[in-house]
Amino acid sequence: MTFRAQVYEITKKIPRGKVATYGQLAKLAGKPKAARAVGSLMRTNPNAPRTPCHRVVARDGSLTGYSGKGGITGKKSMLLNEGVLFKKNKVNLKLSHWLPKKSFGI
DNA sequence: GGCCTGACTTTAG
DNA sequence: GCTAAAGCCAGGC
Repeated sequence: MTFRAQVYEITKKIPRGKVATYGQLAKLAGKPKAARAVGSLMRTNPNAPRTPCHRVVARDGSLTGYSGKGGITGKKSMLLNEGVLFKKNKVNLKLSHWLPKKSFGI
């Protein structure tokens, strides 16, 4: 299992109405400091429809990137549609932050 | 295999 | 609260 596959698998496990951070995914994938790489993987994700990359936000809840349709705006709209709460222009992590399982069978 | 880039994160000013 | 700089990692050329 490559780091990339790990990130995609974990991202697909993010429940509807919740969000995770790049650093969080990196940590779960085994590379606590690979948040930047995670962002790159999302940007070049070969399986966009299968990977809910719109549920991945920055550490403070800011919506960054998103190469999909609608850009940041579309990303925000999808999150709102899934029940993710927002605080101004950022995600309310206090209420919508995903609490991951202990292990993914790595 | 080496260099450049970037959807990150943290610390300092 | 905002801007700048440094550290880290994988992908693409």
